[in-house]
Amino acid sequence: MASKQELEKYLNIIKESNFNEKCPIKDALEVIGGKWKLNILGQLLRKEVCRFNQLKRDISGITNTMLSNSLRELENDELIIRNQYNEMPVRVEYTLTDRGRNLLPLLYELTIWWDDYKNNKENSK
Amino acid sequence: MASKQELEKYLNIIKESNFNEKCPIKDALEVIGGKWKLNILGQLLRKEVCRFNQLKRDISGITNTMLSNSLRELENDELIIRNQYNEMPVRVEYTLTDRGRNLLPLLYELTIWWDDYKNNKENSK
DNA sequence: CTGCATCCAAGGCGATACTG
DNA sequence: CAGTATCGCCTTGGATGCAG
Repeated sequence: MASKQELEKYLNIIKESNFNEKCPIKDALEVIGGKWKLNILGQLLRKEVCRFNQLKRDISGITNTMLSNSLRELENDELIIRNQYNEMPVRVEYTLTDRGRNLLPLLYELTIWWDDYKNNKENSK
Repeated sequence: MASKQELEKYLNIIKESNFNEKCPIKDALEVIGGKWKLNILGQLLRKEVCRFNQLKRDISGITNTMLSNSLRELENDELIIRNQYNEMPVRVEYTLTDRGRNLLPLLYELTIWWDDYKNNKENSK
């Protein structure tokens, strides 16, 4: 839990942020939004490197279309890197960028935040 | 920036999380997702307490319908509290719960993560 | 003042078939 | 193997009018 002083600092920063128009938080959420992107990032966090069909097998329910679209968007946002090897047949490997890996602490804190709440709810029953 | 050891710890937790089915991260993102919820939370972070029409005025472009829906969902998720005073006319005030306020450090870090990236991009030009 | 009911549009998402 | 093309649904969000 953050100290009161830290919270104060955060608050000032947030206050300066404009939630109405383009704000960094919304931009950031947009990048990891969508139905499948967290799944993809999760797989790449675990395996370091992964191929197209590997991802498709591991992410239950995803279609070619969505996997393809999501990967392209993640690449454009520089969360992942696409490496193509022109062998026969073609081999393509996806890995996380530093930016992608830096999401890790954030995802961790989101988990904590969520679990804290659920635990409190359980206890108060 | 987190230490290597911390990252290791985070990674293990994330690895255990199942991204395919219901995972805490997705649940958490769902709660602050939607087009207007961050705007609302931002206003409440700034003003501590806010009435319906005040929010409507401050959040440019939001309609009654969306404000109403978003507020109800945020209340169900226990991020905000709805206080109704049966005066004439009715007065309703919204405030953040502790859970809502605890989002602050998270939002802060999202901002940092996003800005880091943008700055690096600028510098490399 | 604080909403809800209704209807409507746009876009995210998905199924299927096809290609280099 | 690693995708693209096409088409259609369904959810999310928005406009408007009404109500307690």
